[in-house]
Amino acid sequence: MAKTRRLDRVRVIAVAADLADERGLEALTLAAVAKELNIRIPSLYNHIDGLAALRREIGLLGLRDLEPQLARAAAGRQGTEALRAVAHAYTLYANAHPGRYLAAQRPASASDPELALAGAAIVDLLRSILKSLGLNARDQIHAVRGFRALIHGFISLQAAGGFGLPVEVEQSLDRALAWFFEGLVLQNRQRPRRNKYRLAIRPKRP
Amino acid sequence: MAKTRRLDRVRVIAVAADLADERGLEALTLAAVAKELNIRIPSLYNHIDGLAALRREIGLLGLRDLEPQLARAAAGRQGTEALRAVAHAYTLYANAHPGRYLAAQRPASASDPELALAGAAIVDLLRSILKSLGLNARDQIHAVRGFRALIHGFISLQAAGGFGLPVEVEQSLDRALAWFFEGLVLQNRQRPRRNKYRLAIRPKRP
DNA sequence: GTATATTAACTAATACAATTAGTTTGTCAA
DNA sequence: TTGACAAACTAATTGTATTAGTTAATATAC
Repeated sequence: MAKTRRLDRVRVIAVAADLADERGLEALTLAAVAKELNIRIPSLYNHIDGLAALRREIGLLGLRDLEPQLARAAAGRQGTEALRAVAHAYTLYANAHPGRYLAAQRPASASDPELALAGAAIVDLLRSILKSLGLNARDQIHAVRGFRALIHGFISLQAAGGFGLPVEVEQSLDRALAWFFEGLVLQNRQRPRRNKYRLAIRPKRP
Repeated sequence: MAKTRRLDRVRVIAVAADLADERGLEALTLAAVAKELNIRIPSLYNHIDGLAALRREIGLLGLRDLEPQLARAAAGRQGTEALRAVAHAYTLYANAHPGRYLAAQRPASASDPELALAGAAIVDLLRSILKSLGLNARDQIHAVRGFRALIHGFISLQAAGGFGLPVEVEQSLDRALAWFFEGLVLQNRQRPRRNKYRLAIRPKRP
């Protein structure tokens, strides 16, 4: 049972991702992965390029897993209802796969086309929903960023134990999203396709 | 120049925090701190209880530094204007001290009164501002969470390089906050002190 | 002022993680 | 059948945190 070929790159990454989900991304070591696979540490280098690369792969896996789940949640819904369903799927995934999710949030080198592509797929999905709300291109980008930031912020602060008070976090996210959407559709109702609010700290025209 | 007393706990933490800001929290090692202080690694243990404790101290320092800066930004302003100023101070701090800020977001053991207290000071500040908007206690909590999540989400996604498109991130945050506030004040104008929207994925009364 | 206790540095040693180099052994295809 | 390749291995190196035990300088007590 020594030198037979038992592994491939995909399986190594999958096992590592599961470990990251179970024990935390920080606790992910090559030693743990090797032990789980019943091989010696250096053998891992036949499949992956070290620990840093492995973490990147886990993050990439996370992004690629997440997108279709969001798309499925949005299917058959429109506007803010679709966005709420997407938000729900988003937090569901982050709670089910904390290691993969955290790995997906790591600083990526600017020139990483695979990661960029996987991220863009999610952004495109959100933009297409927001377009149906009647937002112009620039506002779509602003809104996508705000939406992602809100969800990610909740997940991140929750993971950090930042919510001490005994009020349901999931409920708070729903309320916050509701307020955000309210502002979105209100502005658009008043002045479609044109920005009314220019609330930069430093005003454009002083 | 051997055994004289040159250090204290505060200075060790401050130097470590500066290193974390400059080179990144991940790159913070006891070796780097010791080198910066011109001592050997084990000597650090006279002042701090290891690397994990040092990171916690840096986070605590971050929280304690942040609160007065937010308070100063809010001073003399009210309502959403105060919140916008606080948000600006928040991102300013996170950009100036990325290491301290990141350390402040680490999962804290549930029973860490110092960290809890430092965090509560910030939450209390935000709640007092939101109270002046006429929100009831429950909505204050929801709004504080949404506000923090939005800001932290932006900072976090920006640090992860998640905003690929060439549109100003600072501007996006301003717009997102504007929409969020719009929803906040709108709801309150319509039905002060009572919730109108109950947008949970699973409705309360089916 | 001297004796004592404490503080804060040190050296030495251990354990563990990641990585690289070089080797061996199955497996597949010509 | 045989030769190239893939994928495991052992061995060794480096860098990390941590603990134990030691020593010198400083502060404090008398």
